[in-house]
Amino acid sequence: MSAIATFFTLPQGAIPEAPVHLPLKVKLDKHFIKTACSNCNMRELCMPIGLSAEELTRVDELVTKRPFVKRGSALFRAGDAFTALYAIRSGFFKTSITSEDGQMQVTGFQMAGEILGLDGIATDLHTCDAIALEDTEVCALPFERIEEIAREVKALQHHVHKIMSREIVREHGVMLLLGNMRAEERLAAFLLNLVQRLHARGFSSSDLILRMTREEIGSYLGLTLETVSRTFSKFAEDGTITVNQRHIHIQDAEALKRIVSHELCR
Amino acid sequence: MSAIATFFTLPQGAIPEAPVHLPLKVKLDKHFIKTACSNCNMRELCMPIGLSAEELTRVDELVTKRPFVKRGSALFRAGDAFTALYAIRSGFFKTSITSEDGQMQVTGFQMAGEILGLDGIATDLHTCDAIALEDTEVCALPFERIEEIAREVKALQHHVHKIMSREIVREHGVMLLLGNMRAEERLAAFLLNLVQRLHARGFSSSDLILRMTREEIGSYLGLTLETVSRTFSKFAEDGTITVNQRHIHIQDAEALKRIVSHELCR
DNA sequence: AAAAGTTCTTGATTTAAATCAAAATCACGT
DNA sequence: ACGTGATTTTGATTTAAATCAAGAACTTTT
Repeated sequence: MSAIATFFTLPQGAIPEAPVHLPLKVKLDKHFIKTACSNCNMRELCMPIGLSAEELTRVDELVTKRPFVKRGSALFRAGDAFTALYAIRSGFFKTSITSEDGQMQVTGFQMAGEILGLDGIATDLHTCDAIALEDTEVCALPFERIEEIAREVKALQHHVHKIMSREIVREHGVMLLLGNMRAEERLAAFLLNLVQRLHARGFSSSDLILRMTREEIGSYLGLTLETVSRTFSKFAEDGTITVNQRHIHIQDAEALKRIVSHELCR
Repeated sequence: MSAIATFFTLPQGAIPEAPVHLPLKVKLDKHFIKTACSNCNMRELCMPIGLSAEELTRVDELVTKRPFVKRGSALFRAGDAFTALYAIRSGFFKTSITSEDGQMQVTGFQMAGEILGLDGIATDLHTCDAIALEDTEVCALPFERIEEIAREVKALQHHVHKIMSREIVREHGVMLLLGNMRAEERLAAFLLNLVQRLHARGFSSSDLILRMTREEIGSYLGLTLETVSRTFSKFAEDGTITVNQRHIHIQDAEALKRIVSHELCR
């Protein structure tokens, strides 16, 4: 994750009015409606870097549609036929799986520049739901064309491999979190991960707006919503963060890091 | 996982003397030392099916080395340079990650026909340790050559994508297990998954030998070794399984399935 | 602006699993 | 075969988080 190259023009640390996931280009460039990847401000996040002009043209052919997915509705659901990967252009998603007996597990939260749908390649069916947590815009990348172009453009081929490997590594981290950590450690790790990713997109590294409910956080972290709420309250009491509904201000990032590192609870 | 094509000659349900992970070819074919994938009895598990003769020849060029990894030693470790994927020819591995503060988490157990090393693609460094739990033989598949050939052989390209996607889906399942399930459910799911994979390799679907310690099972399942032991004992008391050290006989697979499905505890 | 429905917080109690502890069993090298 | 060290089992106790419960705060609709 830290390996992703990101060069945004907004001063780091500056907090846009609506800080989370508004595509920067909306503010910086009138021509943001252009569909080409080569013109996309998220390019550094979801596309390989260092392509030749010709290769870029090939890659531009990838994006067929640019669906808008409204808050609360699904980009795809478990069981849907898999045809495309989706690059998030703006907005925020959650993915979740449901077992036969109805247990739900949030498997991740995805933001602009991240890729959705990798789970579908295995069986040509999606295995999870991808639900927009705010109004979003995504780029549909038909997978057959990705494979076609990846056979010609080495950099794209490797990029696809890297994206999938990165997801595997991320999930290893979640397994560590779910298997080993206590509630405070989980929530601290979660907050640090979120701000780190937001910061990489040019947003503040101390302020964030949670796009998801306490219940969704709890599902992701293997906790109940009550425990999530209580843990937020405890962090606030300790002066580590300020909680204002879904607005979180991180006052002492080091304290959060210490909690994650098991140098625990003073 | 269930989509993997497997056509073994051993009658299903028959239990070989040393049932786990002995490559069948050892018993069936004198020429098993041959290195070519096209001759490998694990082919259906780790290679794409339906290749032309010419494509097969290309794929055969993949395997450069066939390292033996002795019980207890590492195929690779976190931090090692990533150069190759490894197909397990025989034997049993665990993979684990360690956080900076020393917490360990087993992220998976891998058996013959499965692929190790996917985590390394993201950063060109391995992020987990792969430790042999018994004497093993693996095929080293240099990743640069995989990518090279995948650009020419469509079926191999898609196969690589599928393998990675399958790993992502598997990890989603582990997240569900760690986030939602209770100890009995976790262990039941674990046992069912193991026998299912062994069965797909021609071994018994009711008898298995655990290659890992209670502690390693516990780490994978987010439980302490005591809880794992107690849960085994409980299953045995209930007549669901018979435990003889690391030999497990499943007497009532349906009961295990019921436990996993939350139709819980009688 | 009031009503209805979410979402969130906080408290009291319960509980599943962790921890602490000790003995039993097994595996291995000499 | 014996002793040493690792692994496993079982018991007693503690504890972190779940559950149950109720009210507060916020959102959305009418």
